[in-house]
Formats: sequence, structure tokens, C-alpha cells
Amino acid sequence: MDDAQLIKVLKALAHPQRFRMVQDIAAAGELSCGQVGETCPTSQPTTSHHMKILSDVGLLRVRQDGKHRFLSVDRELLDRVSALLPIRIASAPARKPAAPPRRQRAR
Amino acid sequence: MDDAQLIKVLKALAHPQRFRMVQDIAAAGELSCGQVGETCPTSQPTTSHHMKILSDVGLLRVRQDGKHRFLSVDRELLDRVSALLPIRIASAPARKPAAPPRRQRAR
DNA sequence: TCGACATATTTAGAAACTTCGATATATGAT
DNA sequence: ATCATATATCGAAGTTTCTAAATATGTCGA
Repeated sequence: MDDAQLIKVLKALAHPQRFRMVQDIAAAGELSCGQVGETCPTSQPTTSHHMKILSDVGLLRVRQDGKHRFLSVDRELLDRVSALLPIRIASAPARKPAAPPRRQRAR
Repeated sequence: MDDAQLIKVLKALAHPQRFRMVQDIAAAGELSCGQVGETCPTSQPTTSHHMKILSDVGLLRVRQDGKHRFLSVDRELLDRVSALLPIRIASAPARKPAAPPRRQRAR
């Protein structure tokens, strides 16, 4: 997983409602979309939209069963993100001055 | 640190430029605002804006020295966030249906 | 005090995000 | 086939975030 992907996962989690959805699904092990919606204060389309964001980055797995879609949390991905975060920040290569299109004064 | 604060830190990190700034500062140990700006493709006000967001959530420490402000990464906070993330998601209490202002059908 | 440098704030427009109502699609039951 | 349920998509309004130009603030040295 590269930095860009890591950042996408962080962004997906950095929203109160999505964070709670992940918590709820993790607590239950597996929930249908409708069950997740029951604890959400927002409309069904909004809930669906957030679930898409979470599954797009891989945090949620989707299993279809009849007319239901059951969601579960990919804990392995979550753990990988958690473990990677400090590493990616601590051991990034030092970078030298980038592009010149800038207004800052060099010393 | 409660969930809301955790989410704020994640949100602060979930931006490519801010993430890189943290990486650069961590790699150098300490950098002045101007030095950070040298590797940023954006204007000085924008860079300053992002630094404020990062320091507001506590990810960056600021030390003033003369006319320079030196930034360093609070690795302890970063480690705490990293360690807390899977825990907060894995061990959140199960929640039952919330407020009724919803359009979703109960089963 | 004045001038130069380093950083912050204000202002404003563009872009992205969130949300919802309406509607569409898919699946199982009758 | 038709209908009801479950979920997704579309379109648009409201809000927030990002960005930069202009300006302000603060600090040092002369």
C-alpha cells in the first residue's frame, strides 16, 4: 500500500458518521445495509453513499445474500493501516526543495 | 483521547500535502516554516494554513526561535493514534437503533 | 526608528463534500 | 408477470475545504 492509498483510507475514516458505521459493523461482525441504516441519523441514500466510500477503499467487505448485502470490516486492512501510519511518517526519505513555482524566499 | 479527537487527527492527516509536510518534518527532526515551504508546491499562505491545521490537532509542535518557528512532529501522539485506531473500532459498544428522524424501513 | 525577513490572517473564488428527494435497479415472493 | 423489499444512482442545494493575493503582525539588525 502506497501513501496515496493510505491517505484515502484515513480520509474515509475521518468522518464521524462513517467512523461510527465501521464501529457498528465491527461490533456486530456483520450487518446488512438496512441494519446499519437503523443506527444512522441520515437518509438511506446518504448512508448508502458513505458505505460506498468505505467499501471503495477496502475497509468494508460486501457479501450479497438474496436481496441483502452484508457488510463486514476488513480488520486486516485496518491493522495494516494502523501499523503503517507511524512507519510511513517516521521513515519517509528526506526531500529537497521541489518545484520553483512558489512565492517563498530561500535563505 | 475520545473518538472525536481521534477523528480530527485522522482528518488532519488525510490530505496529501499535509501528510507530506509531516513526513518532511519528521525526517528532518525539526524544520522552520520556510524550510517546509521549500518542498511545498503551494503558496506561503496555503502552507501556513495547513501547518495551523496540523498544529491545532497537536500533530506538530511549534518552537519559536527569533523570527523563525520550528516545527517538530509529536510522535507520541502519532503512535497513540495509530495504536488507538484498531482498538476504538474493534471494541466499540454495540449500539441499538438511534433517533427516529429517518426514512428507512425497519424490519 | 526603520527596513528586511518570517510567518499569520483576511478575503474571496473554486473545488470538494455532505445531504436529500426522486428515481432506478435488483432480488425474492406471489 | 407483478409486486414488495433492499439497495444504488441521479440531480441539486447547502456547507465546508482548499487555494492564492493582499495585507497584517512580529522579530531582528542597522
